[in-house]
Amino acid sequence: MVTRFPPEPNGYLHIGHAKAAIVDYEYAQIYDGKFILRFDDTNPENAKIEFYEVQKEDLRWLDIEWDREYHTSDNLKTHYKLAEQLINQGDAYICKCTPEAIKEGRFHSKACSCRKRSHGETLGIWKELLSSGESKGAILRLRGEMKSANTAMRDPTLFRVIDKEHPLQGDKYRVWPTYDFAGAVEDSISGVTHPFRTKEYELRDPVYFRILSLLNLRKPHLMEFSRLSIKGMPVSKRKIKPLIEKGLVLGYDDIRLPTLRGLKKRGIVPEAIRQFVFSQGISKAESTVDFSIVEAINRKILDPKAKRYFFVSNPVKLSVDDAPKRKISLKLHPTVDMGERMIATDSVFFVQKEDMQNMTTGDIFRLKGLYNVKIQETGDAISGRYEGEKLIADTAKIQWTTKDFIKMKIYVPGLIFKKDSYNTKSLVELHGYAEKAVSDLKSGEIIQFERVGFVRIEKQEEEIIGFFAHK
RNA sequence: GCUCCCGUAGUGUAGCGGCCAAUCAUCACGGCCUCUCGAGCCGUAGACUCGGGUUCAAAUCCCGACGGGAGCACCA
Repeated sequence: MVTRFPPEPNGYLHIGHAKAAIVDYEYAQIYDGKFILRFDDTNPENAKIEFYEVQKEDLRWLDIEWDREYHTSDNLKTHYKLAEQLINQGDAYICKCTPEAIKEGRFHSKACSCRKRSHGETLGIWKELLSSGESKGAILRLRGEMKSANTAMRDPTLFRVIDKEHPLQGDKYRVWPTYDFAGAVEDSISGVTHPFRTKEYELRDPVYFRILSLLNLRKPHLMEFSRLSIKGMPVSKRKIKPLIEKGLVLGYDDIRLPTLRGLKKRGIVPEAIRQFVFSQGISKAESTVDFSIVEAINRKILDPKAKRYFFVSNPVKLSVDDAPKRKISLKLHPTVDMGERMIATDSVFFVQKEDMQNMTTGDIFRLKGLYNVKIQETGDAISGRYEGEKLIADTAKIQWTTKDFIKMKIYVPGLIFKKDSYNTKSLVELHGYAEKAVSDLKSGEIIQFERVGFVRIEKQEEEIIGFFAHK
């Protein structure tokens, strides 16, 4: 078994690409086959040099390895040869009609006069095209079936002229194969046995096989699956690009976006994406998944690995009378041995405003891991009294910091789209104090702030910021 | 408009003629456990779009309706 992942190097990879890549890769693994990474860079207007590397980085992040890597644009000579074969067989012809006329003809199943062009004449124009002569607007069309009920079969375009410098090939070529031609040919000659593609290509299957038949090339076993869509998370560049241009999102790695970079930044681990893709399977039923499924998977992976720390949002000052000075060590994980951190306490603490709101004088709560405190005074500055060490059942255990805190903010992502329009409240900033030990973390580490959630820590210059993954 | 694909709990998903009074996950709710509102454990609730047909037997096969999606580019 040989599979392949054929991205166009025109942008960052997103969860939809991940589904395809993971399915392709895993199938090859399961059947002990080969997996090919092929850049379908047959349109110099789209392909950008930086994305070849970017996409490979994204794949590596997903722990995907490939046995072979190549660019379709490296094989143009072969494509030309095969095109010539089609021309000589009378299976392709040069069409010089306008795009509008072609569209019109397709719609009404009417062939244009170009279809009558002889092989000889077509071959002549074809050569002229290749050698950068005139013949602008000419395309090479498959002699398909203009009467076919399937519009994709009504003489689809095989090659067209694009006079633009290619990021890899420079100005070496100006005649480029379309997806229909390049995809079929490459799958076949590269030895791919099981190419997967998304459902929207289904109507092009007959084109795919027709091309290979005429060329007498081996036919792979095409398979289709539905596109992956996540509620409130658009995948299309059409929708994301305007947001970036308007400055509504920071970039393609915005934590609200389902790009691999966005997911990574927010603390979704590759293994979670892999498991998520598996849980979806490769059926053709279209569905819109809720992101909570990804979160649940990610949480299960992270829970035994993430260190625990305290973070206090909306901090209010708490002074404790008779507070014993302590040097305590708190475990970094409740059940897994990950070491501990030391905290020195005196009589001043910061606690979460929300935790204090429902407290009244006389209530007892526990500074988690430390001791109990009885409220004496509520308000803007809260005071309490030391109330012993002993755990009291059913008292609230709240997280806290000393005055030796780190000020930080956490970005909390929400659904970027609500009912198809930009959700202005999709990114919330949580300001607060984290305990000192957080400064020892490596940038990129994913931790759990107790009672807050899993957060990926990033160090930017002097600042420490957090990106909220999920509860 | 034409063509194709799809249709199982709120959301996904397994099942693809009998073992299905339908799997698993997620979500919601309840309980247990826990010095986190996390994790874990236990439980509750919740689905085969509809109508015909084939068959001893249909979620599974066939037909039709309805609903959803996709394609009808010199983009992939």
